[in-house]
Amino acid sequence: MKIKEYGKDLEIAEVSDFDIAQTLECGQCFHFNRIDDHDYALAANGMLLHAAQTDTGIVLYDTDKGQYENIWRSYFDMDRDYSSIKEYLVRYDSRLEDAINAMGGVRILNQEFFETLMSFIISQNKQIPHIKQIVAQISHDYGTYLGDIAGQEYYAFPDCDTLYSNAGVEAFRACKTGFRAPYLWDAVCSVKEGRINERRLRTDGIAECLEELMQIKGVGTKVASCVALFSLGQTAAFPVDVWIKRMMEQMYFDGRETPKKVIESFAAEHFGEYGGFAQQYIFYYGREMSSKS
DNA sequence: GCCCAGGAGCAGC
DNA sequence: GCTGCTCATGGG
Repeated sequence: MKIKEYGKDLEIAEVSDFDIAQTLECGQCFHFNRIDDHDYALAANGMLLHAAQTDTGIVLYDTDKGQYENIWRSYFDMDRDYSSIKEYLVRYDSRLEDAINAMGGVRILNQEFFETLMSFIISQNKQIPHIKQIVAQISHDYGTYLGDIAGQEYYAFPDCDTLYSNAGVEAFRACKTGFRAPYLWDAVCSVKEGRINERRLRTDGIAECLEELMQIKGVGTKVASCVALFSLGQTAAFPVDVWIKRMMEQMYFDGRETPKKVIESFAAEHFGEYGGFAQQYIFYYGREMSSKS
């Protein structure tokens, strides 16, 4: 991997195991838009990024080396060796081979904790396009303007203090969050009042981390696991949703209907610290297979 | 109209 | 501890 600067743009060249489309479209992130094939705009860390995949690597437009080092290097998880993770997983369990071959360009993003928490509370019982719409709405109403790309305006997701001061249950309802509105407000208050502490969640073991997150109303095992995996560096987290449940039943339970709890404990035992990576390959593979059939 | 969506809380066993 | 119903909203 090499970092090259071209005028105002920057390229991550000779990069492996990184597909920008797969990484953004795999359901871990809801604050981006596809502009064209392999061409995306995303809002994260209070910044707007226009990124595209080329023949030689990933181009980050209007970005300098300092911004890359401070923000995007960590955001895109560039310091992790995905080749060795994939090799390990395939060697450990050959049933993962198809999923990893098809979805090998997925990286687990290191997203901001608060936005990720709110986004996955919104996600319950909703489809991805609508989750994105609500995240954009809350950002538009309460976040700061970041700029526009391809005629689309972008706003940063508001921080916890801003929402604590300016929003409330009715405000969240106005953003079409429905029965999740009181859950979102409880999350805001829990973070603001210090009952939920990001630093502690990061150093916790996975079990304690999930347990603490589930103190928030509207946060169950699935949402807590997503927050842990996508924003707290907890790579053992293995979120089990309807898709993963179906895939796991096919791959490991002879196609039989199996309770979520059984799948969760099987995954913890079987994949251990690599659970999160295995989960993402399986999840996205399952969804893509289904959408093409 | 019907069903389902990257679920979770709650009541009733 | 498990099962079933309900929650608000949008899309197929």
